Amino acid sequence: MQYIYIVMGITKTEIFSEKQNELAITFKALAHPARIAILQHIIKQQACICNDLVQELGLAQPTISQHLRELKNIGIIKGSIEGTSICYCIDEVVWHSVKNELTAFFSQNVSVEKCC
Amino acid sequence: MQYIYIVMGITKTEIFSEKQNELAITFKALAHPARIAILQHIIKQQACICNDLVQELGLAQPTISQHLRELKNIGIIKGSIEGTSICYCIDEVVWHSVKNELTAFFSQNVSVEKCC
DNA sequence: ATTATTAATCGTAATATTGCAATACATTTA
DNA sequence: TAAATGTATTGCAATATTACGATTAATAAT
Repeated sequence: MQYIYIVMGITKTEIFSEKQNELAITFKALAHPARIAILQHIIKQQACICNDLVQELGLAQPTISQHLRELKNIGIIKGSIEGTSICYCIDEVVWHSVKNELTAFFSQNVSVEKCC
Repeated sequence: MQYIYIVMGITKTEIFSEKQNELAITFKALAHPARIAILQHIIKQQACICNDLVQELGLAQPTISQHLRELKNIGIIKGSIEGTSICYCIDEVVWHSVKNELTAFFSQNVSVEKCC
């Protein structure tokens, strides 16, 4: 006998495909203006450290650190120790694979003949 | 004199640009596997009604309805009354503008020379 | 008019996310 | 070794999100 517990507030990932969950996780990592701003700043400067972002964005250091962690989790940025600070930059390989993933999703033909 | 209240748990949208907030909102609307699945099903069938999705995805009707509302909020789907049911389909114009928005973001040059 | 069908809304429970102060940790410099 | 610098972690407060049962609303069929 199998029990299925429904816990409110938590996404039912088990009913979706691997691909669907993966796409959603990618979108979620990008679904905050601070993380968009962080990526844009890293791209503009080619690289930056946490404190740069604290100055630039005006969020507290722990908040920036937390957003950096979420971007690191999907691998789109990587950090390397540089003295006392950590140099963050874009992981080009992951960046392009994310780009391809999203491009593939939006390349689906959505022509509407049946309705609307 | 200006008071700035920091309310925990709420995104500080005012410190980011219009564009950054807009992008984040778009990503957020797509940041759930159910909403990915809904879009894919609508695309595959060209159109569908809420109950189709309830059957297909195995989520409760109010849950599907809630996800449909979030997709409607960014305009990527639209619904038209069809008897007792509502026929949902992709809004091609919005779909392509979202596609272009995301493509533009990922078309930034991310070459890394300085670091990592 | 009553019943059936379909979807939206309301209310609620539980987890997730966002943000920051305080603290801990790790490396460099004096 | 001690102080300085920069970042991560912990803990907590508050809002946001996810999910569903119950109800409401709106149209179609009897």
